[in-house]
Amino acid sequence: MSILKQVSQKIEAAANQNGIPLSNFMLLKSNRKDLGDYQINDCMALAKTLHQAPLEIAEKLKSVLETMGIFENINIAGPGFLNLSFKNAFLLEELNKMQEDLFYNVDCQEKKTIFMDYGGANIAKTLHVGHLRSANLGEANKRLAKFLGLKVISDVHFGDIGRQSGMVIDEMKRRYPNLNYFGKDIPAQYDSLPITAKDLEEIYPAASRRAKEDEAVMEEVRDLTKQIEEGNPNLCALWNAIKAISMEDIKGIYQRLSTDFDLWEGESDCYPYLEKTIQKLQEAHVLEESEGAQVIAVAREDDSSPMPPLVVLKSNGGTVYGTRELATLVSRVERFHPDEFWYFADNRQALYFEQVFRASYKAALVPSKVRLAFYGFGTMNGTDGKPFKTRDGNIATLTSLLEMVKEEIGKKLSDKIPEEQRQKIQEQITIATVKYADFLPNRATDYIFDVEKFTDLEGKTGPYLLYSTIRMKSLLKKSENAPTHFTAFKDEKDREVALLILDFANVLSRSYEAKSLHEIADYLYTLTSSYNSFYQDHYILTETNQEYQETWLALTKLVSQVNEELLTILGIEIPEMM
RNA sequence: GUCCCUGUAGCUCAGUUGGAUAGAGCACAAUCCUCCUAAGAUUGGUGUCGGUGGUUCAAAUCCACUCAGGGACGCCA
Repeated sequence: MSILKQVSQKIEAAANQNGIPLSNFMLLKSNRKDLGDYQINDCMALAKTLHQAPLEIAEKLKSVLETMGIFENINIAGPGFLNLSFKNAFLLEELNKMQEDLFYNVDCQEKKTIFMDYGGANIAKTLHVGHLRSANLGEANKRLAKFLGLKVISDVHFGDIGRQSGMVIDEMKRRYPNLNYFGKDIPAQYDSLPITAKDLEEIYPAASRRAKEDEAVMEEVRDLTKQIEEGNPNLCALWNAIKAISMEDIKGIYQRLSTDFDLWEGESDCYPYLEKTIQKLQEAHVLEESEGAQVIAVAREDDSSPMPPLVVLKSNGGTVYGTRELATLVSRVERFHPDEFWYFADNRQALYFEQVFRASYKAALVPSKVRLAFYGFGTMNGTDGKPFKTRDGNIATLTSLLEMVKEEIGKKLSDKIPEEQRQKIQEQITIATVKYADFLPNRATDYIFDVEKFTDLEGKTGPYLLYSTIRMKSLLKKSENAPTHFTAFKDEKDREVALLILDFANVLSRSYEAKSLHEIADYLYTLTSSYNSFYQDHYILTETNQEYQETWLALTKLVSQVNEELLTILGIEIPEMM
């Protein structure tokens, strides 16, 4: 448990014993640093229930705090604010414990198995900038969960079936009608495809445009989609060949982003479970006919908003996204028995997932004790506030964004970096820049995609964190054999860094609760910035006071370790030098 | 039409269970490398917290209404 929480609970217990009914109490960071490290606002709220003056309660609480022996400078201000600071002796002791074991007060989660679904890549479409959030958030939440002791299974859940397959194949047929996939017979050997991943970037949008403009084409697409779904061998072979090309491209990009999955499955992998799923639905008597389709009603009486039924079988008998989602759930439950499912996807899918979750419980596809959770994230918009598009109407690809940032970083790369390392370091800084910029805004709010935000390399950015951390590590290397121990603070600068370090465990728990990495991203900056300010004023290596020097080295070590751990959770690597 | 989200500095965003003087980064100006990496540090200032009303000792935060933008609402994924 974090120091802050431990101390808060002790305060609460002591207060309760003395007739002050604090509950759910948490020490707050002071926003009046001149008055103390922390503040307590609860006296004013208690005034009402206790029918006492807030100042009277504050006085009483103050005397309780005084007996605890770890605070100093306890003072009452204004209508009943209580301010206090930790005694240096207490701070130093805690920091020394942390130096011995960085995680000594980190809260571990109870042993559970989480099945995570994030990524959202679609076959035949390269990743675009909108895929950044799902990859980053999913990967980082996975790492955080593992870090806190949970077992996690992740699946990219490719969109490898459905209308896009019909679209792309229709377009292929128009462009390359002579490929032997389009013949009636099954050839002894299929032709190799004359296209690359690069071509796919353009083929899908072209197909989509054509189908939208021409209803006859759309009809053909529907037909092709159905044929693939029904297992037409030639078309399936073609689709598999296209999948292979696309997968290679997509895997490469995920690798660049340090995003990995335990399972690289697609929607189509649920097919062996489809029949069983439909059967379960029938046995549960949840299917009903509506306008020619088979649907599951999921509305409840207390719904304040419209809750349409989930379509399971189309009027033509075909499956839809939701059908496959249900079958996928059946498959995952059967194979992995997770305690919880976490889905990371765009907020616009919130209603859809609610339908799926309700349908799953209703038909008992998922045991009621298993938790199904949707963690939506904001849409990535352009500077006009609308979903991001490039000038030609297509969404910018993730690769093009990465290359753009990489080029900017190339311009700033130091001459000191040896030739053989430049490529790797440039890439590491690129990923750090893009990832960190993506983590800064809250998970759930929409955000404006602005290239400038990503190509900015100064201030609250990835490069700032990397640079500072590398500088700390370099300093530590130069003082390798010097003792590190928290012995004495010199002034407010080193003390402030120390206070921030104690937030580490707290930040991890809060971030875990919120499933937002913004907390971690923000904390990294606050801590690093506070350290840099201290660093500027204190020459550590030439300091003659032994006590200060060993404290400062210990401080440097701890900050660099905390940064390293947190950056790793965010999926950001620290280069050797920059 | 129904429901959901958003509105905070010129721009991009934070703002924890309501708390004291609403914060960062960018942009702009200035200062600091004979010592640990200047992708750094320091200093400068601007806010009808979309609006109105309400609850409260206390509201950016809670409630009601309202304006603006975005999104979701059965056979797409």
